[in-house]
Amino acid sequence: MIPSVVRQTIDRCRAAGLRRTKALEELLVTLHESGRPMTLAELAGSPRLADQCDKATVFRLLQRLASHGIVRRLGLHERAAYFTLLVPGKHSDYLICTGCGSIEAVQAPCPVHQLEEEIRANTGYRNLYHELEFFGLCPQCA
Amino acid sequence: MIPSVVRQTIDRCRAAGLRRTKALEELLVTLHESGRPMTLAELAGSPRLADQCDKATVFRLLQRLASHGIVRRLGLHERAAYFTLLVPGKHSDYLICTGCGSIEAVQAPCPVHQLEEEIRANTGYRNLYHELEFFGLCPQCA
DNA sequence: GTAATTGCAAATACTTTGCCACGTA
DNA sequence: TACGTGGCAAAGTATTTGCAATTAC
Repeated sequence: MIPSVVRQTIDRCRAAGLRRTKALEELLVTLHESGRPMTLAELAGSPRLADQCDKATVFRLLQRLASHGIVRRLGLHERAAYFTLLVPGKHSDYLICTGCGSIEAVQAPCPVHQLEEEIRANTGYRNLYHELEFFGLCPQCA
Repeated sequence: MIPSVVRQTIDRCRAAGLRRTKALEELLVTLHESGRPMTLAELAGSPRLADQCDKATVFRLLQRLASHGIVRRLGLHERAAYFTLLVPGKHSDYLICTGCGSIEAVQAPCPVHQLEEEIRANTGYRNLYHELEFFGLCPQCA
């Protein structure tokens, strides 16, 4: 049974001209289920995808999805890039432990939208979005 | 003539037990002069450092400086890591063009401190800091 | 049938380390 | 003198691409 968020995301993929492949479905379900940004290696190695397809396929899929605004590539701090599902109307900031590397979404509302509007108005940048991350040592690591 | 910010930074390095080498000075001056985050490759290839020392040296220097809180390693979005000078009492957010990759510091005051305090209080994370980046297509690229 | 997608393997890019020589304190 | 630093070269990790085979539409 495919969750409705994923079903809607698949619709967006189809609308963008992408083909509905098994790999696409499993990738979207995996990202959705994890609820947090994941690396290429994590995704390609996850149960749903490990036997399903090659890492290069996951890489190219992520690339395509990112170019259509369906996933977003995040910087974070590791050497590897992280990818997260973009759901219209939702935004997340992250709290990352500098010790163990754990990543969790910040629950509080994001305080940056006002400034983002100002930047949009003052600089003429288009397609503006932001990334906000908090780094620190979590209680377990401290 | 070494700028006073750099001189103070060198003092902090000495206090942290680092030796005052030519490479250290040139690295700090370069970072200070550029006024924006730079990659290892940019630093190692810059006029002040190119003939001065090996890329591995710059790498280890940055590593040491980061571990003492004198520079900070930033995620941003490129494959390469970026490094920026940390000056006590100063904080920068960045505006990055997704087309040409240009990076500039945002002038407006950072709207995140309040939320950072809440997170500090509510989660028990230690040594908290944040990174805020805006991404968009600059007027030239659009 | 046709163009998008995939697998496998090879090529890149950037980072990180080993080891011994060197320079600062 | 002693230990932090530096150079050079090699290894490591993550990403990216070429090309022929496959699959969705």
